[in-house]
Amino acid sequence: MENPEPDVVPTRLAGLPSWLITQTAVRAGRLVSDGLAAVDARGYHFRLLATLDEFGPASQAALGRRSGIHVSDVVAALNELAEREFVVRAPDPSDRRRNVVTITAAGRRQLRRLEKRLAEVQDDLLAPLTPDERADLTRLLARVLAHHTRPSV
Amino acid sequence: MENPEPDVVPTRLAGLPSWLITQTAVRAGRLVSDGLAAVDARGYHFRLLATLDEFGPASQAALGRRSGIHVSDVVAALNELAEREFVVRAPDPSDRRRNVVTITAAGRRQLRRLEKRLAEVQDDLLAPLTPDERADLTRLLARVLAHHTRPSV
DNA sequence: GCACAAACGTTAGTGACACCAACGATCGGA
DNA sequence: TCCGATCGTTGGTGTCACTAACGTTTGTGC
Repeated sequence: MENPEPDVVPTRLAGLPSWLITQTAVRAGRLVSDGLAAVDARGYHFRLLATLDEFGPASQAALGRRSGIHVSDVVAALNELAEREFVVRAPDPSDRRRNVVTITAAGRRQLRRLEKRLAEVQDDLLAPLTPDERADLTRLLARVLAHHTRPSV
Repeated sequence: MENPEPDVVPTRLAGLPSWLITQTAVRAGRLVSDGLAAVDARGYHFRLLATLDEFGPASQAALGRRSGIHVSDVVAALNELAEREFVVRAPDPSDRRRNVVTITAAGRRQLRRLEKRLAEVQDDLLAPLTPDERADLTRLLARVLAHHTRPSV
């Protein structure tokens, strides 16, 4: 029941940068999802584990800000990670509103597994590009993204 | 309650092409959604109308293949478009399994409105890039997308 | 001619991601 | 001490993509 390959692509779509970006993102998302699903994980898990590993223990709110995940979604994702003991949630003694979330040793092992998968995915995704082109693409996307990350400020 | 601007971005994420693409797509998607919502439309509507305008009347299945929209989602989107009389659904006399979907004059007017909105969105989205850089980005994305569009075939 | 596989439209449901609204609890500054 | 802000949590929404199952119709092989 999967969506079949297109007969043809309307030029009205094929020329639109927004369409190219979102469609490429769909493909990238599929590769990432499949890669992570093999280890029973999803994007939010990697983003949270990587953020924890890089910045150390943090409150859920800080975690959300850093990983770009909405606070209410952080709750659900942390529940899933905590259940498998990849993170530990403990009340912050110095501020009883907060939970301090810490990555565990098992969490670090899982993170390494996820990173490995994702490295393969990058290679798959950018397969048709030369190293130089990959760098170009990365640079251009980073510029666009940066511009829309703090446009108002 | 919107997701606040990030404090910092984990380098583990910022360096991943798949992350750059999907995050940029999120921004692009927001711009597109907002632009189309102003005319009470969404992405699927534009894709269907553009496909109809470019290739002429077609069955729903063909429409789905060309626009890259899953057949079951075509049904719902066409319901919405038909309700506002942007398209007409008529049984195909030569094959009673099929519906022949045709864009109406009102549908073409709506399509022009959507195209106008989307043109503005492209400019917003790529604001930080020079015309040459925009072309580079478009070209690179098209290459990546093409590679993942028919990998099996 | 007839069985059977394939295509078509439709309904109903899933999953990932991003987002909103409201709540009780807690904190901190005026 | 009051009041606004922050924190975690719950329960919803929207978009896009996809799956499963169904009854109908078509065309092909036999």
